[in-house]
Amino acid sequence: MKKKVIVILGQTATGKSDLAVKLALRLCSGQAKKNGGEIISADSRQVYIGLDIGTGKITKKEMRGIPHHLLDVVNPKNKFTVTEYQQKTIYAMTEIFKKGKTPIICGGTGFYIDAITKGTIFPEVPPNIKLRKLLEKKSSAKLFSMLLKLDKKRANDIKNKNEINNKVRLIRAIEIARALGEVPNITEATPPYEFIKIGLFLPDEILKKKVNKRVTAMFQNGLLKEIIKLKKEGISQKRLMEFGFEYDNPTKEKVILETIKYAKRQMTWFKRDKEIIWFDASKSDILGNVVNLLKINI
RNA sequence: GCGUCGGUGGUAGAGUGGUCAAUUACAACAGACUGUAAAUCUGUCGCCUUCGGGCUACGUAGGUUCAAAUCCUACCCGACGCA
Repeated sequence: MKKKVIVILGQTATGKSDLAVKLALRLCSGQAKKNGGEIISADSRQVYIGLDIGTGKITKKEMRGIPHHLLDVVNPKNKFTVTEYQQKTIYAMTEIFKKGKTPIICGGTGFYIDAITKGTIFPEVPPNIKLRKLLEKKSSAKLFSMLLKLDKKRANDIKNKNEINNKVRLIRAIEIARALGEVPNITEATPPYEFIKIGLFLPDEILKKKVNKRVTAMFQNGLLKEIIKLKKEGISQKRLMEFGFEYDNPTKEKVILETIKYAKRQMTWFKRDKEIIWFDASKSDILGNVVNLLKINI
């Protein structure tokens, strides 16, 4: 029997973090016969130290004593990658199980979640900053023909997915092909755990209201100050842009709009995963329903 | 009141007699996703369609023309200037 890991995922502003904490606390209570839970964040930006308000990072107080992993693990000057996320998360899960606790993965970055739950094996080619800089200057057509020479299969694969203009992908493919001779086929290694995926979503209108509220609070809590602070610490404008729209000369209107768009993109990703059990976060007693579900499964 | 400029699709904004259902951008909708993923990229985007085409559209109403978003007239609305 595989050990179980709870995954809480879904759209932004649906209350994932809150649910995760409550679940972790519930797992502490005797009836569950567990020693409690610990939370592993699955958010590509909350890993950075100092990106707090803009990323909607949970506060110490909100954690209510539940240990959180994969938050604040890297300096924002350095780039973090899925592979690092994978390694650190696998390690965290093992450690949590050693304590006899249940890991709760919680976040909205689908790519990161899949890397864990599907056991995606990425090619062992670290980012080559120099090469990337060089390639970024080239046109996508040029990059495509370069890749075509290096790895025809991958080049056409990218083309067939209508991504001829996707420089990011072309560059990464060239990077891998140059290091390994070709881009290996994607493979997955069945993880040693069983993942119970709980998805939270909100009906459009309610989502809009929540996002509005959340963004308003963000600005009140000092988003702009946070950006100034990051700049003082030596984060460039270019780097800030990479952290997303909240950090790129944000205005309230812009952030609200972009957040809603982002939430939709998140759903596009998650929709494909048929293992997710969905809950409407606007309904009452989500926790109760989730606990009931887990009673059967855990 | 007179004069000038302007009124274009959900929005901004091109077009200024035929190749215009109308460049483009944004929004909207759908999708992709091999170490940046809140990133990056793709498709659709007036209505109907048996996918050949058909219909209705560029402030309103007329007119000129084989043909008008584009020219003319009147009217309505807006901005600015002069009174």
